[in-house]
Amino acid sequence: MTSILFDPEQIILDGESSAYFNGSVIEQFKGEYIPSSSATGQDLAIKMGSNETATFEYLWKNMREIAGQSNGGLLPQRDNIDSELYVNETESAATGTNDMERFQINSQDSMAEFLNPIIPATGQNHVMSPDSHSQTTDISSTTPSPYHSQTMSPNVPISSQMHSSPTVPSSASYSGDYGFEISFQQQSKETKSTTWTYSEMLRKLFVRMATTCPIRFKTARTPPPNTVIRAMPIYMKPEHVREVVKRCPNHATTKEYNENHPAPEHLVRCEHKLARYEEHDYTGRQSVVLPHEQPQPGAEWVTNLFQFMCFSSCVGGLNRRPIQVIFTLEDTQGNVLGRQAVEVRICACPGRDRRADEKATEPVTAHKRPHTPRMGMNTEVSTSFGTKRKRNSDDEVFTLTIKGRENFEMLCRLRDSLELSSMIPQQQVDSYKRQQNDYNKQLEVVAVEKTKVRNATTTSRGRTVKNEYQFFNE
Amino acid sequence: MTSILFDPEQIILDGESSAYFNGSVIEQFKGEYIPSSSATGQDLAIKMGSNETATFEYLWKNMREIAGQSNGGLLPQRDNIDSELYVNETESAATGTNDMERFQINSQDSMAEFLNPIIPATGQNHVMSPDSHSQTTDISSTTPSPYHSQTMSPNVPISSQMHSSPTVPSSASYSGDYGFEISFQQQSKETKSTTWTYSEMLRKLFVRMATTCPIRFKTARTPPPNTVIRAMPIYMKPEHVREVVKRCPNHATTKEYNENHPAPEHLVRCEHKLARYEEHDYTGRQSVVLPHEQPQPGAEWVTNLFQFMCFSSCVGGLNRRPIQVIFTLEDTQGNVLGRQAVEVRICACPGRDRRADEKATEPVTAHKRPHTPRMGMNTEVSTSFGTKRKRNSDDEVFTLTIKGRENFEMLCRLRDSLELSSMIPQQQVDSYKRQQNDYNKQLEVVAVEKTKVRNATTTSRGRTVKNEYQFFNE
DNA sequence: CAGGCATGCCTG
DNA sequence: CAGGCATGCCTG
Ligand SMILES: [Zn+2]
Ligand SMILES: [Zn+2]
Repeated sequence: MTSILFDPEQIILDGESSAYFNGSVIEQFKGEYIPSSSATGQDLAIKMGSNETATFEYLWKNMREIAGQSNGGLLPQRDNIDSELYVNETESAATGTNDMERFQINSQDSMAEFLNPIIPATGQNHVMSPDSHSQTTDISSTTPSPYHSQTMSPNVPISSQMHSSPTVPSSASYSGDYGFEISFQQQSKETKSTTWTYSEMLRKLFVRMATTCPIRFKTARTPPPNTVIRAMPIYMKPEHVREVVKRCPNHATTKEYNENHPAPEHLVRCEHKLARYEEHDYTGRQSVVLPHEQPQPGAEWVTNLFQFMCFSSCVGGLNRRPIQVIFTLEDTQGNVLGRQAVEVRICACPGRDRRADEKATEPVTAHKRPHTPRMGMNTEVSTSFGTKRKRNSDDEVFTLTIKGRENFEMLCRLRDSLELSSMIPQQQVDSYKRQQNDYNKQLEVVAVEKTKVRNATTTSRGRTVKNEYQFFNE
Repeated sequence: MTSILFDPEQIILDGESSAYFNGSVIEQFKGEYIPSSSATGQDLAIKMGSNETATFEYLWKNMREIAGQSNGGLLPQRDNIDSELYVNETESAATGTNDMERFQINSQDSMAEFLNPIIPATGQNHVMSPDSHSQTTDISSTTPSPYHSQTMSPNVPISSQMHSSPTVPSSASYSGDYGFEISFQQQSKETKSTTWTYSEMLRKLFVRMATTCPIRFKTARTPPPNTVIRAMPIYMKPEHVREVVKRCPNHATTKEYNENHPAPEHLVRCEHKLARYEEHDYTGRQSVVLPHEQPQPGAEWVTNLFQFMCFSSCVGGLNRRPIQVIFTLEDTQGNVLGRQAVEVRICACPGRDRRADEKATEPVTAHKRPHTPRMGMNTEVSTSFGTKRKRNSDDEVFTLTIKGRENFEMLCRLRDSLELSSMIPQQQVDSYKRQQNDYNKQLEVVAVEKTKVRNATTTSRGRTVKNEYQFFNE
């Protein structure tokens, strides 16, 4: 067993990372520093079994998560910065599926801790995985809870109230031992106001409020009996992610749709007859739990029907803040066996908004790109840019023209991870490289499953995009 | 005493009134007939003293009110019709000042009944003037009330529950014996988002939510001591007018503005220190009551400061339904001494919306006439789009913006190899894969690092990065 | 169902 | 503070 220790505050505040925030970029930041009471000075222990392997990118990715989500972090506030951060996260989460298969993760608990550094492993409630949920089933649905309410749940014991400000569940894609995956069926036709549509390109579900949206689940291997699937919404952006996602008072209070529903405050509903609505004792996070079932004979996927009960734009609720829904495969103890997440936008016109969103993503197209720089207005423009050009070369912005959407999407992801990786302090990088070395040494001796290693190698070099899309495309 | 008996259902369905709905207007009607349980078969008894006079128009107007508002009525659904109805009402209300003075109204009670025929004068609670308010001061502000809720107030006795669906207060302008008037001071300047602006033309106040709006009051003659002014909002349109105007659950529930306000559910607030918030026992109507005061020496008007606590557009609240605020001058018994009403639109940009509203009121001008659609460039554009659309998606061109030269160069290489690889015949790909396999086997024994280097080198063959440099300046 | 408006809110 | 976008919803 190897053990990695690191302090989450370090990640953000020391050396390289602060350097990253310096220079011309820093002004955009206006970062708010939230002193983390719970995380301060507490090291997080990540234990990795000998057969728990991790490539550099993987660790990397999770360090990013820590850096972005920890209470002790400098949370960026400006949108442009944010989106860099969170868009990235989604994408890596989504593409992680195949990557994940390279890893043998045995210890659920330590993994969970790793992915959720906000809850420190104190003596008392040390293994407080955000994924292990209380048995709560009774939701006090009638009590209206003001949004932005920071009040603690009254029945939470003092000791745990220290951590009762909502924690941040991991959204990392993790197929796990049972190969847990989700997907969306091919769309028949997509109109402006289709009830739902999934964008591969954005890895984002656009869905109309309070309509039924089918989501498909599968496991490569059959998990233990009574395994469940949990669906939990969280905010995408670091500034919001700690806030529990709930319906707005309006929708939670109306009769409409709530007539005799057990959980009017829950954003995510599942139409499964056995769906159970839970609210976590400590975090207050709301989720719906449904049984994991085996597909019909001959079928690959099991489809479950979900409903999203507020608009992403709902005032006093999501309030235009993007969310994702995290699906976790859990055993009877609430241990996480697998995890997949999707960004979800709940809106009135999924078709329209998807198109707009996709268009906005492929930024300036060939039209905009001036071959011969035209004079007149453009000259002025470039002059004014000239000032900005003084930035050091790392802040220069370039444009790359790419033919074909597949390549474009792949390069988007690569671009994102490259840019993001520059945020990690050198220290950490070094320490992980060391880890990586150790790991490689093990590999040489143990010679673990050759196929996988080979696969990993190939992958890290630039695998065909097809592979990545595989599970989404059937 | 004369006594007029009539059945509210009759009013709609028989003789003259149905004639009113006939002719070319009728087709637009698509009226929905709501069978009225409470009103059916119950005759309304209006007793008029010998000195209580009424002209035909006056009765007519009130019959229309009954027709439009009673449960037993044909409720018009189309907007144009609606507006005919209610605009009309407003106008008569506004111009009514003089008309009203033609009547000698002695008995407040019977008058009130007349104006509010929805509450029949049963034995039990016969004198239920909508204007005479209960002494209620304690507002159960914490209980959220779902909008469209039809549930009865639990403490209302059964007998009166029959009529507990909110009644319709009169909004007729009535200066009364004391010459009660309201006005708005001249606007200094009017910007798009000025806090408030009053349109004489529309007789409509445009005001920003939760800001202070000064409204001026006067009486021509001094009313008795302890006379008060009541401000009560009601919906303008007949379809909504019976519903009590309240804040939306969102705003009523948030901490914002409600911190220690006695009546978070009330839409209309008054900044007067002695302002009292009331909720009528039977109707559930909410209002704020303030002392009527004499103007400062030499001044004509007394200014009181009001706030409107929801947007007219608030979902789950006003929900884009126009309202008006009725100001009544009342004696200590709650008898109405005078009445004035204003339409109020609570919005984010009073200036903009006023302008738009006034413009919309003007008849259609020549602007609308359609020019011949221009040809030329426009045509070409659409043509050229047509062409591009035919491309298969792999030929689409995208642009990627990248920060930092290193990343840019790296991605250039990746882009190139991706594009290149798609040009290589399958044969060759296969043969290459075979080589790659062999190579990987070797690697398993050696260090992993080397692969990366090698591979990178291979991939980046033959490329001109220079070409690709697009200096894209943010 | 698409076009387009209404309207809060964000941005410069 | 004005211009203009985002986004629910209305209308044909
Ligand atoms: Zn909502
Ligand atoms: Zn409101």
